[in-house]
Formats: sequence, C-alpha cells, structure tokens
Amino acid sequence: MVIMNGDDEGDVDLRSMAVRLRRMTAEFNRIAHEFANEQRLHTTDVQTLIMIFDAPSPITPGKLREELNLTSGAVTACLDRLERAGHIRRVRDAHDRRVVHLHYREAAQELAGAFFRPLARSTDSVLRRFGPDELRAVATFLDAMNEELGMLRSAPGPA
Amino acid sequence: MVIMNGDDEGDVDLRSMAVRLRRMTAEFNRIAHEFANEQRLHTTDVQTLIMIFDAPSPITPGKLREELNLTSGAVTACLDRLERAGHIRRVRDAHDRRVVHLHYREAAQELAGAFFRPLARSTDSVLRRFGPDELRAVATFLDAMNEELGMLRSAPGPA
DNA sequence: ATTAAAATACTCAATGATTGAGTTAATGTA
DNA sequence: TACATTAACTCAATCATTGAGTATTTTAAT
Repeated sequence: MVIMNGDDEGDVDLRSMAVRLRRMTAEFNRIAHEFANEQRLHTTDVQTLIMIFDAPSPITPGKLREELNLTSGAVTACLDRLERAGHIRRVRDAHDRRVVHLHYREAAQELAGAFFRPLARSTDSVLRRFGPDELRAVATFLDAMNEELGMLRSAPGPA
Repeated sequence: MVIMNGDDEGDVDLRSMAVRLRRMTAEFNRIAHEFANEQRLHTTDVQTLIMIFDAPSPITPGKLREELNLTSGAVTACLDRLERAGHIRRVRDAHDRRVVHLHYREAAQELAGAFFRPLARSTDSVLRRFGPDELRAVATFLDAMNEELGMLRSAPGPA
C-alpha cells in the first residue's frame, strides 16, 4: 500500500498527523509567549496561570513542579512573581500544614479573559463547522492523546 | 438547551474543547522540556530543532524569530549553541547574501528520532482506534485550528 | 514516646539564556 | 549616488532558572 502524505485525498497517516499536532503546539506556544510579552509576564508565569485556572481543584506547587518540569526553586520564584503581581493567593492546607493550595484572584481572571478570548473565538469558529458526530470524534481523540501523553511521564530516569 | 460539561453523553461544548486543547499543549511542552533536560539542551533549542525539522524547505533565523517570538539576539545565540553542538549548519543564500538558511545534520536526526519515537508510538496507538472518517475529521479539525491560530499573529501592536 | 525517614515548600548564590540597543553588510529605491 | 530597508549578528545588563541545602510537618518504625 502506498503511503500518501497529502491532505487532499489519501489516508491520514501517522506522520502528517504528528506534524499537525506539533504545529498546533507551536502555534499555542507562540500565542502564549506573545501574550506574556504584552503583559510583562514570563512564559512560565502564563503556563502556571493556565494550570491554576484549568485545575478542577486548587493545585499545589509540587504538582506544578511536576507538570511544568521545573525545579522547586523555580516554582517558588514563579509563584512569588504571580503573588506579588496580585494574580494568585497561597493558602496553607489546614490538615497537612506542609501543603500550599493556589487560588487565583480577580486580577488573574481578567488577565485570563484577555488571553482566552481570542483563542476561544478561533476555536469556536472552527467548532461551528463540524457536526456533533465529528466533534465527538475530535473530543475522543484529544482525550485519548492526553491520556496517552500523560503516561509518558519520565518512566525511566530518577526523580 | 442545557449546556453539559461532561464527556459522557452531552454535547461537546467550546469550554471543554478548549481545556482539552490546552491540556494537550501542556503535555507536549512537558515532554519537550523533559527531553531537553535529558539531552542537556534548552527548551528553546528543542523547539527550534522541531521547527527546522518540520519546515518544508530550509527555514531562516528571521522566520524562527517570528515563529518562536524571540529577539534576534536570542535566535542567534540559540543557533550558535545548536551549531556548536553539531546539530545544524548555517548556509548563506547565494542570491540574497543577507539571508541564512538552516539545515540539520545527522546528529540532529538521531536526536529527533529519540524525541519523536515515543511520541509517535503514543500517537500511533491512538490513531489505530479510529476509522478513516473519524481520522479525516480530526485532521480537518487540526488543519482548521492551525490556520485559525496562524491568523492570530499579533494583529495589533508594533513589530 | 522517641527516633528516623519522607515529603513539601522555601532560601540563596551561581549560572547563563534572553533582552534591548546597537552594528555590519547586503539589497532595493529615488 | 545617497537613502531607506532588511537580515543577521554583537555585547553588556538583566533576571529566570538551577542546584544544593534548610525549615517544617507528617508518617513509620522501634
């Protein structure tokens, strides 16, 4: 069977899909970096804010360290910057007093709005073109990718 | 109509889709950062290498500056590191001698292999679960997103 | 109870990538 | 020929990140 690389008619092969995915990641990163520059923030700070926002329940510095692949010192410095700028709040856990929970403030909500709005518009404009079945396929694909990628957490190598 | 947020039965809404996309970007970034650490490279270097690899024709430092949202000084430094490490080659354009074209060397190919292999395995394992129609839907979605995100290039603001 | 080990977040000096402002060289234009 | 533009580069200053170590709290063992 001949492997076709194009988007036009042929099968969707692994390589073309991987390039698409990498391209999208690059686009997202570029936008995040652009936004960070505008807001006098750092890319790390923006990534951290997004993590804090998207987390279903208040996240901890340790989890952030793991998710962003930073040292604990870098996380502390990043949280210091965000706290100093009034974007987040540190809250000590009452039961386990070693743990800190991170909450965002209104200032950060506005910031997040400014960041997400254009993205949401783009995403919405794309989603509108698809039917429910196709959307479900895309959602299932993304969920599967996220689960699969989540399993690639430095299986080898020490902590 | 009631907006449902879950993955189980309800419609796929904008919010849930946006979160999925952000999550995937975060996973990719984490993996790239992890790989960079292992290889004693920087995240920027890895991103640059990926751009050089995925570009259909040899890319220039100027294009990189634009894509990665860096200053030209940072790009030069990054390319210096990659060239010193034997990953890339700078080639002056014969016709416009201001322009430099970037080519990768074999060393970089091996590096890219080490980086992409696990990702490819994950992607492949996911793609295998979908039929041709669904795959086409996903591919179309990604293409549309990439085009739409590509249009979000700092429309306002000076260069 | 007491001690040791593990876990969480933090501190701080050193490193080094990135910025910001310029320079150099090549090309296009009046 | 002079002027403006473009592409890449240089370099001192800045500041995020690392790496090693500290402080505090919790868990497990004796």
